Amino acid sequence: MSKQHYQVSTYKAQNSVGYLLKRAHSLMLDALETPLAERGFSFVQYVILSWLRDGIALNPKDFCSQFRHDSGALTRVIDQLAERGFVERMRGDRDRRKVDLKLTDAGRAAVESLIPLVVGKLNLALADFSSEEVSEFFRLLIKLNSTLQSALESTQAVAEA
Amino acid sequence: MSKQHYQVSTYKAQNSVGYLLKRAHSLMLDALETPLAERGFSFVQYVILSWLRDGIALNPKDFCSQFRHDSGALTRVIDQLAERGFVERMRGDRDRRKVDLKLTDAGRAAVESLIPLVVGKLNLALADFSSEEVSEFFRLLIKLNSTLQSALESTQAVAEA
DNA sequence: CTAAAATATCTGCCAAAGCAGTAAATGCCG
DNA sequence: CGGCATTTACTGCTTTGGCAGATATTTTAG
Repeated sequence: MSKQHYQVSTYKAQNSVGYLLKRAHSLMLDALETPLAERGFSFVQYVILSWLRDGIALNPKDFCSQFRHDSGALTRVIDQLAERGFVERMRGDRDRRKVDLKLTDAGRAAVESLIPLVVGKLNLALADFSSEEVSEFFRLLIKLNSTLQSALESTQAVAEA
Repeated sequence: MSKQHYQVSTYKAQNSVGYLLKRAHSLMLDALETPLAERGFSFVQYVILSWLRDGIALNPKDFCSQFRHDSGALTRVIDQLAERGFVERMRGDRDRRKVDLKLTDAGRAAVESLIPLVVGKLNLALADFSSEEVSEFFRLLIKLNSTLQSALESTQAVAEA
C-alpha cells in the first residue's frame, strides 16, 4: 500500500505538486522564450535542435512522445527548420516509414550558439542550490517521472482492453 | 558568487532541470487531461474553478500572472464557464476596472466532483515518495520558483530602464 | 484639480496546437 | 503467401494561445 499524501477532504490547490511543477515550468519558459525569440527561434524549435544535437530524439515520433507534442504540429515545425536549412529529412533506410532527422552544419552552429544562453538561465535557476540539493532535486524529479510514466502506461493498457 | 552547476562545454540536454521539469509537467497533464475531458472540462477550466475555490486567484489578472496565461485567451475561457453557469462576473466595487469572479453553486459542485480525481492522480504521482521526500521536493521546488521569480523581475526592471 | 501614465479587461487578428482522417510501410497470424 | 492490424508521417479543419490595440477606470505628477 503506497502512501496517500493528499486527502480529498483537506486538499487545497496551493499544496499541489502539480501547481508547483506548472509554476516552475512556466517561469523557466518565461526566462527562455524572450531571449530565444530575439535570436529568431521559438522554444520548440530550440528543443528540437538541441535534442537532435544530444541524441535524445532522432525522428519525429520520438520527439512527439517525449515532448508530448502533437505529431501534426511537429511536422510543421520541422518544415520551418528544414526551410531555414537547419535540419534535413531522410527516409529511414531500415524502416521506411520513419524519417531520420539530421542537423546540418548550419543547424549545429545555430544550436551551439544558443547553448550559452540556456546554460546561463539554468545556472540562474539553480543559483541558490548546493550540489547536494541539485542531486537530490534531480533524483526526486526522475523518481516522479518514472512513477508517472509507468502509471500512464498501465492505464493506457487498461483502456485498450 | 553563486554555484555554476552547468558548463557550456559539457552541457547535454538530458541533464537539464528544464528537461526534467517539462517532462514532469507533461506527464502530469497526460494523467489529468483525458479524465477531465471525459467529465467535460479542459485542464485550464478546471484550474480556474479550483483556484477560485481555494482563493488562489479571484480575478482574471491574478490568474494570468500566476498561471502564465494570456489575458485575451483567459477572457474567452471565462466566457465558456460563465455560459455554462459555473462562474459569475461582477465588477469590483472597490476597483471598477477589475472583475471579481465568483463560483456559483453549480460551479462549486462541479469542482468538488473533480477533486477526488485530481487527488487520486497526485497520490499516484507521489506513490513511491516518503513524507520526508515530499517535504524536501516541495522545499526545492519552492526555492527554484522564488529564485526564478526574482530573477525575472529584475531582468524585467532592466529591460524597462 | 487636471493631464498623463498605469492598470484591468476585452476584442480582433494571426500563429500554433490538437484532432481526425489519409497514405505508405511494416509486422503479425493464419 | 495474403490479408489485417499497427506504426509513422503528413494534411485539412477546428480550437486555443499569443499579440496588439481599444476602452474604461484608477493612480500619479505637477
